[in-house]
Amino acid sequence: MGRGRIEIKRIENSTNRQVTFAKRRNGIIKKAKEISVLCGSKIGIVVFSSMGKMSEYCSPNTSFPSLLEEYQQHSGKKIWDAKHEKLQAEIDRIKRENDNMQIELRHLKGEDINSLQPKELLPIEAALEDGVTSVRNKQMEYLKMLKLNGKILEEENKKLSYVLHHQQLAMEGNRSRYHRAAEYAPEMATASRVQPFQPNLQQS
Amino acid sequence: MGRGRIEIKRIENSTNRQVTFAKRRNGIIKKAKEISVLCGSKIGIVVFSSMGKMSEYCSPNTSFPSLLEEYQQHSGKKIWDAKHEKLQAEIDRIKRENDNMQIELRHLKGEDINSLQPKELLPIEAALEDGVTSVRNKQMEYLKMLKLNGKILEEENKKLSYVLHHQQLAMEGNRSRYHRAAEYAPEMATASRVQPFQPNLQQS
DNA sequence: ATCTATTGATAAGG
DNA sequence: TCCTTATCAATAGAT
Repeated sequence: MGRGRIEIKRIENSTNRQVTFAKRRNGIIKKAKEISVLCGSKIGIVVFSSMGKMSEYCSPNTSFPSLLEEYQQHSGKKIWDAKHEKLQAEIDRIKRENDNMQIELRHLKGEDINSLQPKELLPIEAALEDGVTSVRNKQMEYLKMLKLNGKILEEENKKLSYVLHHQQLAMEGNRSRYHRAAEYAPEMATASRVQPFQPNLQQS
Repeated sequence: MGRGRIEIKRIENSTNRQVTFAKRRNGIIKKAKEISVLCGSKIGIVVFSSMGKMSEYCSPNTSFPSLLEEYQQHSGKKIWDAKHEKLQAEIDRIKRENDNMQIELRHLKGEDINSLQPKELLPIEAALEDGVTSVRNKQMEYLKMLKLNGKILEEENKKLSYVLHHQQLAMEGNRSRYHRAAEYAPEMATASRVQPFQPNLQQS
């Protein structure tokens, strides 16, 4: 159909090929529309030109996903199973990992240890002892920090009391000898700058 | 094209519809073959007749799955999302669970506890202590069993030695008084039936 | 893109 | 379901 018949073989002229592709692609999609209307059939088409341009058609009253769902059911072929199985495999792998951790956790918590051999109890005991040691060390660290902090605060307190005391003495004598009070002021400012040690409980 | 033009609307006569479907489906697939050869294009078609019969075509040098893979890449639409997202969601859920367990495990092993508040250390310490207690209890159980087993074996030993001794005495006297030996045999058989206690290390 | 001569597809009938 | 064939539709090549 055209000004002459053509052989059905690859069109080597690139321009011709692209033109023919566009014409025939339109033709096919028109036919697809017609068959879906005339015969009430569902049809889906995907085409890629040799240049990589994609065209698609899907009859109304359906969608590509549902069409492919039906395709799988009818053909028994698996379209997306490659990905599907990959994901399933990952799920299985992670689940196994999960189970192992769960068992380890339970053992560390002293659960389900009846099924263990005496030899298997040893590493668990060791791990627990390590854990207890670490946790207690950490707690001791905090304790030390708190004590240190307390000491610093105590000393700070003493200094403040001392300054306060002198200031009070100064204030009392102030009514007659006004100038002496000012000499104590810088001293107190210095004392105020002494910050109590604050352990960084978030980080260290 | 035909003995008369037809309107593009649903063919109500069922027989006619089926015939037309078959003809046009063949036509479309023929066109698909032609375009794939002429233009080196990849094309995939799925059709369902109104009766539910499926037909498909996929150009050579490709396959439905890879075609759909390309389709997804080009269209950005995701065909397999229903199933895929479900699986992905499960993976995410399990991974999260996994991470939490991993953290818990590491904490119990005394790792990464620097990031914890003193208050958070307490339950960990308690869990560890419980674990140590359980494991030690279990070990004590085994120890008791082993001791008990040792005692039973010891007593068994004594009995056997006793029997053996008497038997030897009997054997020695046997050369002259042959019948006496048989009288000791049942006694030994009884002793052999005493089984040493075997703790079931697998279960209890 | 548009045109049109020509081939191809197919509706109706057997 | 398959063949036939008159008729219309698709399209190759030119513009």
